[in-house]
Amino acid sequence: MQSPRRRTTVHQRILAIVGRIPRGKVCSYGGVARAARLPGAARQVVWALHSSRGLPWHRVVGAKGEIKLKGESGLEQRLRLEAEGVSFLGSRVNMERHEHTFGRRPAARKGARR
DNA sequence: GATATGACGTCAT
DNA sequence: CATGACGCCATAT
Repeated sequence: MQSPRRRTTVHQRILAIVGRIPRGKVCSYGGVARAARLPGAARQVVWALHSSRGLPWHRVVGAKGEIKLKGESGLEQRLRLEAEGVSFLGSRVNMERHEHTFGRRPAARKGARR
């Protein structure tokens, strides 16, 4: 290893984080990335999910609660979330209600009123 | 080391 | 609000 600092791969860290998303909650790719201490590395979350399994991958959505998967996979994700009690606003997850922030402050959104 | 890939994020128009 | 362009970062080849 050229960088002994990285005792664990980013994958493993991301996977561990995704695995901590509580049932009935969701998190954005960027949110997971931040929780993994890799701000801006939302794409690595995607990468990690690709090579992972057995994780609540369906709890990871776009920053606005939008399901980014296309085709039947996206449909399945939505069904799984609804089965967990996640509410939707149109075609998006109600982030105000279900976004998991890992203890961090959720991004203040306009219109966000308790 | 360079190039390609990936279920993104954010800003500008 | 929809679309396009660019940025972002780690992994695969």
